Amino acid sequence: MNLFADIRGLVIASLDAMVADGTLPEGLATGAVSVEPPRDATHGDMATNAAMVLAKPAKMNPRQIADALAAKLLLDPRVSAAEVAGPGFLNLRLEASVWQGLVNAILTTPTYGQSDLGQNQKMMVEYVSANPTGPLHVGHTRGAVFGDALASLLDYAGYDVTREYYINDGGAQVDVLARSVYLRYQEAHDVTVEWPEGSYPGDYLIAVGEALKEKVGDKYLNAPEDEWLAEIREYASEAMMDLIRSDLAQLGVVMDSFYSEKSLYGTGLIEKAISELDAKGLIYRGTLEPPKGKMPEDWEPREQTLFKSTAHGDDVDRPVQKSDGAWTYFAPDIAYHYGKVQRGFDQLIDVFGADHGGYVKRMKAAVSALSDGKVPLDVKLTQLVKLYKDGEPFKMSKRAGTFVTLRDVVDAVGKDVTRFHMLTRKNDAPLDFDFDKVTEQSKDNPVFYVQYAHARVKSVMRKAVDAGVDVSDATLAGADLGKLSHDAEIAVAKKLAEWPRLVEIAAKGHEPHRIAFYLYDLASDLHGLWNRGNDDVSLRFLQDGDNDTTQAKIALIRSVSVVIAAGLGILGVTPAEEMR
RNA sequence: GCACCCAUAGCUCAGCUGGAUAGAGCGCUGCCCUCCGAAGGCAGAGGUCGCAGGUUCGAAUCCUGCUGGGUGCACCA
Repeated sequence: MNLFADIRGLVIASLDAMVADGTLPEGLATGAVSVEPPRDATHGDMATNAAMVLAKPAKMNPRQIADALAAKLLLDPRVSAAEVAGPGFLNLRLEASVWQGLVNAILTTPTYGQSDLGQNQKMMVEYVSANPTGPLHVGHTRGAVFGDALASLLDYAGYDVTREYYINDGGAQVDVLARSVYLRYQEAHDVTVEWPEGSYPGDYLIAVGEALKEKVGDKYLNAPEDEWLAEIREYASEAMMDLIRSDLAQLGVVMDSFYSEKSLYGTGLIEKAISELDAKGLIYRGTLEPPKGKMPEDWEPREQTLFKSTAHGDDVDRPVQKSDGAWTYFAPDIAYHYGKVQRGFDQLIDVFGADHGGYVKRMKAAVSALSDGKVPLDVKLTQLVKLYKDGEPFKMSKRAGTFVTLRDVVDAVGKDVTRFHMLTRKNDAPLDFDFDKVTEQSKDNPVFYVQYAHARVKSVMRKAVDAGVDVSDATLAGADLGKLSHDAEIAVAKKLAEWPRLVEIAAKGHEPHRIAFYLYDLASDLHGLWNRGNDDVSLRFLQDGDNDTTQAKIALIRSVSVVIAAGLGILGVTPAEEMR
């Protein structure tokens, strides 16, 4: 159920009727006709721009169209008023029974807010995809939270979503990891070692080195690198992925699949993807110009195999093979995304850190080329997280020595606070994360404020049960909602009516932060209604000795809690039953 | 030098993809608990939406050019 979609349907049907009776000419496109909440609630419940959109193509005065449309709409029993305003807006007011019916619908439809917008299209959301060389840090945390919430949102909006982690286990950084683990392995045998520049000296590898000792004893202790590198690579990256998986579990993130870069090698998929591009005339041998204004010191012209990404919107062509013939990192990335297209995904989303902004165009170019423009790729960049403690910039880590880990953050403030707070900002805006503020219990803190609203409803319901009132959903659904007649109550129902519409807007824009802001607004409405009870006893939720009215009022706030719980569910946050 | 992102109240940020008088929190001023949780609520003050043009019935939103900030710029991943 989506009231805005319902009323838009009514507007479209009325326009059709106006065409049929000759008020409007035939063949008008109604795609741009919208029905939305007016900016100012005093204008009405819903506003449509139909008259303004159609005025030009119909060669008519917008007010003339609006007047005729208003007359048609008023024939519908749901519409109580229709006024033309401003340049041609048509403001509609709906009968109270419509809003009362909405509350009933929420209580009887567990899926209220879910949408078929996605039409079950196959959607791949790739996120985190951190190199398997250590624990996840704060930056990864934001990407993980964002990607996970986006995936849940799309799922909620009717897409068939796959969450995937791409493991960059094919490159030289895994060799570095293996050598670092080897050093820890030597240390486990009481060998004193030196840590070369660029190795990974983090404490988290100590246990890996010791575990390796348990497994292989002293077999590799004095062996040359070529005897142990391959095995330790394997062993170490497995260990790191175990670590990463458990980090993600701390955040409540569960991937549908992990896709290994290494698994691409030797399968011919890279070669196949490149030859696919070659067949489209997009692969050639050539030499790139040095970047202007920033000449690398060791620049020398090299002939390489290049992908003509400029044919698909990139600024320069990109190398897929090094001058020695080995694949660049870009080649397996192309193959991986080629694989996504081959696996039948209708749409792709990649979530990258902002430092990967330079790869967006080339990845889009590759996907565009490989799918003949049929599979859209949206790349969402998550901006930096700035950490604060007591208002001061905060860095350092207990474990890793150089960076703050995901685990540090979750240990300090918890999964729910971490997730919600990281979603109260657009992904492309930098985020301040203050360890003190995010756990503060005040309305300055959206996490708390929304949780408080949910807990408040639960609290009232517990009180009601104590007073002997049946507040089961089945009973509430049968309550006499005609008793919800006060403007303040209807206003809350109106906010609830926006939920399905908001889900669609957020899903279309790939913007989960909209959910968080909506929940804050909804919580605010609930707190407001609560306090109205201070001045006006008739607005208190519990009405002594009047079960029918109490149940109607609780039906309303129970609906609020249902929507808050649904929204928090999308964000991956557990609704609070009570505040402590 | 080029590309991408950002610029909205004193501060931190929303703004429903082009709609009406641009919103919220913090801070500031003044109110509201014999009452289901005041961990809240109500009201007030506070704006040239970075600047200058353009597109049209209509622009914070789209286009162009500036200014200021962030990020990234062959054979690393």
